[in-house]
Amino acid sequence: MRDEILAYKRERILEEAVKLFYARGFNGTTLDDIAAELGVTKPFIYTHFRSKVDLLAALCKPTIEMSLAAVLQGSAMPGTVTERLYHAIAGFTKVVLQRQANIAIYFREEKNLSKTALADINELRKQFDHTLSDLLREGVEAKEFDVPDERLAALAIGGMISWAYTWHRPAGRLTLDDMGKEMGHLALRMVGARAIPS
Amino acid sequence: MRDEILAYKRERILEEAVKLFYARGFNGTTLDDIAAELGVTKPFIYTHFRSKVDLLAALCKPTIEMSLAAVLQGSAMPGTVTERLYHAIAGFTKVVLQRQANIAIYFREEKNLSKTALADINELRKQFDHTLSDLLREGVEAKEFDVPDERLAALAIGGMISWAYTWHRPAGRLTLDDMGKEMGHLALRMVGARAIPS
DNA sequence: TGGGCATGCTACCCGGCGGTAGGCTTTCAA
DNA sequence: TTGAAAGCCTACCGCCGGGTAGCATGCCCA
Repeated sequence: MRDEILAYKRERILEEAVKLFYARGFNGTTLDDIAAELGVTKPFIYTHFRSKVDLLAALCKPTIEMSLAAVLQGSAMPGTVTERLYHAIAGFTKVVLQRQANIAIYFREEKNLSKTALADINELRKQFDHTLSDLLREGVEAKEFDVPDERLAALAIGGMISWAYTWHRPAGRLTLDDMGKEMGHLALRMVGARAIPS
Repeated sequence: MRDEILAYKRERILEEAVKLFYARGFNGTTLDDIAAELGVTKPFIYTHFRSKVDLLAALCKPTIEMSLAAVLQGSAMPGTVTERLYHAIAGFTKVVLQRQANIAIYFREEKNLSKTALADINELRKQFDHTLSDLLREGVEAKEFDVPDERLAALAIGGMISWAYTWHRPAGRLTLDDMGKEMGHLALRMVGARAIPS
């Protein structure tokens, strides 16, 4: 009970911080701003986070973990490589769009992270890239894909999806699922795979 | 002569600012840092730029203009739509990689730009998106491309290229031209166009 | 009813940095 | 040789904002 309340308060701070960092930037947002939005005061935040930079890391890292988890889960599914790549991409797309603000903040404010937080996240990203590259290589070996350069293709696909944080509007015409499927199909085309019937 | 010297000094300031903003972030770099790197002092910078924010705009805007120019030039070339898209993408890719630091700074520090500078740049980006979308629509009408959703495909292609600022290493194995060609081919695949022999 | 602990607030500190005022040096024209 | 203007520097201001010390409030348990 005690712990749940604590965790809830922590979550509320994070929520509000995400909103403000997303709208005004990390350096354009003061801790007083966040506190005011929550109807509390600055020292309250310091009972949950050691510093402003700590707060930043706390809102970036889990999102990167979710991204990695999505592609890992997709790539570990049963089915052909084509199907697995499709699901990995669709899943990753959904994470990016669901956590659009967190993703945006991470990419914009990377330079403000502490050395250690940055190192942790870089490790996750490395695993992410390898998972994608490996999937592509596997597809090439299975003769399902046709790409001259797996590393480059993996980066291109990753970029195509990640970039969505810059233009996606939650109130847009497509649902999250639709977006995931569309991106999945575009990715399959890029690697020269046969289309999956949707 | 007078003007050339003035322009040269301005360029030097911009160069150094790009280097430092890229490495440490806009807010992580002080004007004293830039001045020190140039072997001058802070007031010197103020004889060439009205403010730190002004400096930021001066190093972002021309790069966005170059990006737009590249796709406009490609799309206005003689040849089939497929060829024109290919050249537009290759050209854009080369701009992104050549001006990697400026592109990175722009995307990261957008929130620090003045309202007016931001409005100017947004106008350029709108033109950019339209140019790409129009090219895709034209290709569909000419039966050279096969995409269900031109807007989405344009955003996906734009993202795939733009994203390169996050991973490109100038000392990497591929030259600028190679990268442009690779990206051009990937883009053609995404829109279902017949490959261009390289 | 009262003691003590948890919780969050008031009030403050202080360092960093964008921006500026005014002076010194160098250059060039007459 | 001198006047003056251009160019750059020294020295400073003032605010903003991250972070903290110590107090008030209220709740729980005896």
